[in-house]
Amino acid sequence: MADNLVIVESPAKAKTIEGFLGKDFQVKSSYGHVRDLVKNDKGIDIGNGFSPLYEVSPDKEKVVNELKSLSKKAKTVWLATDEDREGEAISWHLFETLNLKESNTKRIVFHEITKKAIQEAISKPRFIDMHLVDAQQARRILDRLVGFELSPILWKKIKPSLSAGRVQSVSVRLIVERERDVEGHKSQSAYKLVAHFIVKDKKGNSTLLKAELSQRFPVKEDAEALLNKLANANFKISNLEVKPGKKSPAAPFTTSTLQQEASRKLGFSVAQTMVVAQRLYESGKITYMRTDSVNLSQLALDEAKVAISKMYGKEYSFTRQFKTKSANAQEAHEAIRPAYLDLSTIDGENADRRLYELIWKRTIASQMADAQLERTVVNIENNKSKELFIATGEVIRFDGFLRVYLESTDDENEENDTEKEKDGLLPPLTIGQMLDLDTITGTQRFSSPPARYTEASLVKKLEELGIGRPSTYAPTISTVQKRGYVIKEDRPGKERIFTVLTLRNGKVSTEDRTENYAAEKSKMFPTDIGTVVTDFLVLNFPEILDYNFTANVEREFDEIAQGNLQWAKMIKKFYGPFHKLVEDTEKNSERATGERILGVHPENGKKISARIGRFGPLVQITGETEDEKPQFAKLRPGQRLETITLEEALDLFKMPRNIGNYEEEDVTISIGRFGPYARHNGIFVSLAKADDPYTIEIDRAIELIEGKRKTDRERIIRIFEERPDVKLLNGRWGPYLVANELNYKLPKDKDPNALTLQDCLDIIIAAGENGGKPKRSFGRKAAPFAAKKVPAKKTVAKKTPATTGAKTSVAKTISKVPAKKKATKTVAKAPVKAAASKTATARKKTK
DNA sequence: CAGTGAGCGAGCTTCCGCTTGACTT
Repeated sequence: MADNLVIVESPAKAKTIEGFLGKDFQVKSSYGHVRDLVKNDKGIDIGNGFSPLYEVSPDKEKVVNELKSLSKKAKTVWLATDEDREGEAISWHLFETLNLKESNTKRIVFHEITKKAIQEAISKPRFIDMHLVDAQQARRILDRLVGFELSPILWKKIKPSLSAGRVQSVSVRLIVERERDVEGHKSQSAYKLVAHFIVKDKKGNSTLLKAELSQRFPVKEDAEALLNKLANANFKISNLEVKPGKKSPAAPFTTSTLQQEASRKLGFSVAQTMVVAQRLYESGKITYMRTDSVNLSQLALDEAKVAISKMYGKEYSFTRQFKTKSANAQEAHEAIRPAYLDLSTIDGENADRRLYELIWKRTIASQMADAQLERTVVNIENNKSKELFIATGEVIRFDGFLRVYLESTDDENEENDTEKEKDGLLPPLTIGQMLDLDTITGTQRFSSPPARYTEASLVKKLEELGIGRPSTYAPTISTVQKRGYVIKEDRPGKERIFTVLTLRNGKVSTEDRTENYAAEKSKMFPTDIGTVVTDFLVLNFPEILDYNFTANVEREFDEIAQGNLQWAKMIKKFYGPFHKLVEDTEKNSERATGERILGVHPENGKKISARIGRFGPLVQITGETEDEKPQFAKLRPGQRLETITLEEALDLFKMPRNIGNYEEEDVTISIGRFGPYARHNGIFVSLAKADDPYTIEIDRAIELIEGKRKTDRERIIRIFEERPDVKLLNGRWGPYLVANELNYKLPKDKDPNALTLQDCLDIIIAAGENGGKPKRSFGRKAAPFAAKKVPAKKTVAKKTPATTGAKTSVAKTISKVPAKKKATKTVAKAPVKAAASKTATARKKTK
């Protein structure tokens, strides 16, 4: 039994550290926090100095019990949780929960996992810093008070089960306000002039030189006038400057920058990045992935130097230490870096390899020399106007870190970015040189609205505002989506026409072109409920929704940590006015439905409005008398309460349209989840893309109904009398086989009309474990779940005679069992296959 | 898949930050 028990937060860390310390040390993990405020209640005795009521989290009881018994036996207990506010609190909660004694408990800290750092920490123990713990308690209590007092107000005033909190509510606000900025943006256009010159060298080879006018022309005629003026102009290089420049590498990864780069370069979601990083961490390939520090250990710096010198040469190595930019960084860990810097790639899954390589490149690049550049600026004057065309070029003299890695940027201005071409090499030029003009183009360019947030750019913004922590960025993003406040999606672009003026051979021509713009991919959009909740909170609780609220309370937490402020005092000062506001709002504020009066019905003058209903956003026609029932219609996808117009609302009421009679039954047109459809006698027929649901007439609808009848008739190739559950059908992709609600492919070389029942059964058996595809993807749990529920014995008992009759009876008793299961068991070869499939599923689970 | 929709109302929902699991016969 070891004399010393060391407790850290993460099991992977425990394993590493145990290797550094001798046999006298046993290292265990607390798996994060072990206690929290009680659930289902505020867990705070507000009348009694806000005294918190803690309980061991249910999933931590096992850990706590183990640590309790180990700590009793140990001579010394070393609390080695992270060196930040939360870490200090974890140590204190451990001290309390495990009933530790001051006499043999020591608190140690280190922020890099190296042998030296840990031995140093052991030699300099201290005790728990209660001021820091109090700062954490204040943080925890404040968050609980805010969350558990605001949320119930939303249940009463908007909708049950909603939530609000210091972090999530501000995150949603950012997205709501950005959306309004985008919608309020008035796009303006201006003409951008670019001249193309032909430069010939001594050998007669010609190159194209592109030069741009810095001035833009909002008015087309002005641009045209200038082009006409320049039609017969001479062009001369009036000035040429060459300036050295340099680029420096970005700092090593923190959680937030890793999430951003993985999103931009690899297309990972924030959550996906963290899952992969966790795997890399647990397998010892990278350092800890939840960090706000850009710091690298001395060991890492040394290793980087060696690795870079070896791979690229000494001149590429340049050791540097970065400083954090975020104000409230706690820097309990190192930056995210490879565990071994000489390892540029790893084995493993694709995602793991790509993320690892990204981390490796970023870390290595951060320790490499600046890139040395040469920038050239060429001024080109003409004899017809004062306007200067400017050409720029950039040459890399020494690539330095660029050899490995270049940080990418968010597309803040997509329109402009597509225009921006990389400055490259310029042909040899001299001052005074005359240039031959090829063309000048004047292209109409539009200003773009601010960019909508991606998951990653939202994380970046939150970090800038000091809101949230590395461990919460990913969960926050998933929370706001889970609550239905925000939706991540793609939006198709729109087309617009732009004009290009071209001056060529002394003549100006005009041409209209079309371009796609405003297409969005994986962007964060606010939902109607998110918008209504945000407006409600901003109106009633402006302080909490203020972007500086967290920064303000953080300052006070710092004061508490310094010992200059008592935590209960701080909480009391906050809670008094806050709670009063909560009570006032509960009493006085109206239900928030986001209602907008859109206008009156043009025919009957009834009020038309849009609001949030029990099942989401709707438009409503309110009757003039109390008795008259209002009419409702759901908003269609893409429509928003905030932007829907009276015309659009009226259109929604046009559905369902009764367009006439066919075979003595009504034909109605409506729009469902999968688009417009016609309904006749209980049968649904989708409209074709070209059909407009608002204008389609009865003749066309009958055509569609008859068309569907025909394909339905032709759908059935054959049903076997002895096995009505086995059918040959015609589908969208040709003939296929259905058995027991599962679909099977048919062999291409056979005529489906000639297949016998036995042929079909053989196909099912041959398809084996992965052959049958369920008819509908949303019936997902039916097949595998039911299969497991079936007692194996039952199937075995019934299988004996391999006759079709027996099979049918089995099918009846356990109708949901995939046919393949039965099949594999009835055939002689079955056991092999069944065994193989079992191990396959087993393997999946251990993963 | 293809509608519903305030009204009387039980009992439920909810926060942020620290860390990984995962028991089917």
